[in-house]
Amino acid sequence: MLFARRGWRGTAIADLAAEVGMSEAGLLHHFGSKRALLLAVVAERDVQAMARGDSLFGPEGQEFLVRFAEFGEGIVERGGLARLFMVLLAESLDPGEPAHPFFVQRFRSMRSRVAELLIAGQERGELRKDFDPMVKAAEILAMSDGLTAQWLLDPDDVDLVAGFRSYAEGLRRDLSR
Amino acid sequence: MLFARRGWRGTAIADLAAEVGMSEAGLLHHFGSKRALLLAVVAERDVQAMARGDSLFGPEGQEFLVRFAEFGEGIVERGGLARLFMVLLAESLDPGEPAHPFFVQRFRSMRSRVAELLIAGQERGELRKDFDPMVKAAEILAMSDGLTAQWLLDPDDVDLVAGFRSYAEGLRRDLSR
DNA sequence: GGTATTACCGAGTGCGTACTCGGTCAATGA
DNA sequence: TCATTGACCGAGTACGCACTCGGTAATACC
Repeated sequence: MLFARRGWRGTAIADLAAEVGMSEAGLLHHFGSKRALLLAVVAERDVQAMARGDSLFGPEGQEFLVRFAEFGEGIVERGGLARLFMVLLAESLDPGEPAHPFFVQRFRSMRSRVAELLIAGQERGELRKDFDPMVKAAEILAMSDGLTAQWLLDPDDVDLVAGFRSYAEGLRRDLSR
Repeated sequence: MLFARRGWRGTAIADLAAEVGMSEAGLLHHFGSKRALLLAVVAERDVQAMARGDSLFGPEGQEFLVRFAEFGEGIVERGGLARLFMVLLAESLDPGEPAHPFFVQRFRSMRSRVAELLIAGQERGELRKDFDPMVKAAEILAMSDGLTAQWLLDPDDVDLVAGFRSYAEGLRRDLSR
């Protein structure tokens, strides 16, 4: 997908049309505008990403952190998806950008989901109780996205898999009991 | 700076010219091309950012982690700079983009600098020795950038300062001794 | 004081791009 | 079998954009 490489602004409808073997007018017939096309793409890819994420969001507490250590491998396998979201996120930081509300919503819901898993771990007594789950959830997602960004930029010099493992181990040591 | 809001691709030379009170042709007279203008801006802002970073990169080992806990406040104060780098980084992920080499270099050097501080801490016996300083350095920068991204997107729902503090404390607990 | 250099501008120029419009052709349904 | 609908296209159109060109006025240099 060209959006992942050139971003939304950097990609012409004609290029996308060529990629899917259709005319420019044909694409616009279906989506109405370039803006609507962006939102459709983002929504559809989000479904895919969520489906992948569900395997991670199943287990709670300690078990979640164990699974999380292996999450880097999934990103390496499907780097294109991570890149798409990263590029589009940066283009959407400004309120008023078409996809801004989508990304705000997406991060809020992901923070909540991760926080719930941590809370469950706290209630089961697997995790310490003297940390704020929402703050920790933001931290976990931040580390995940930030490391992915470094890896996308410079895959030869960044070991994404090792980074995830190392961070997850540190978290487990720090949050246990 | 408009680059921080609209990105490089999204900003017309005419807009920049208006912002600094000059004509379009006048700007091009000085920089030659839009591409060169981008690189000049990035290089100049990098100097500012490095100057700020030096206060952080002074102390080593444990002391570094203490200072790092307060780094979030600096980002909040100068959010525009963080945003500029984030937007331009995402536009530069692709090799072949004008600023790609700059960002590759920048991250490599920052990882090295942070890693050195950790190594110094290890040698002084303040920090554990059974972790890879480069991997940990990447993690620290990742968390910093990732959390900044979440905060830029949704400042009302993300507490950047608390996030930095919480993460730095966790690191200190985990890496000590 | 004359000449060269420099900072800057107004007015192009040509290209890329989002979107429109009028149309063809095939499938669908009565 | 005929009307309708919808997928799709070719050819525009209007505009935004990076960059050029020829010029002016101030400054620097000798």
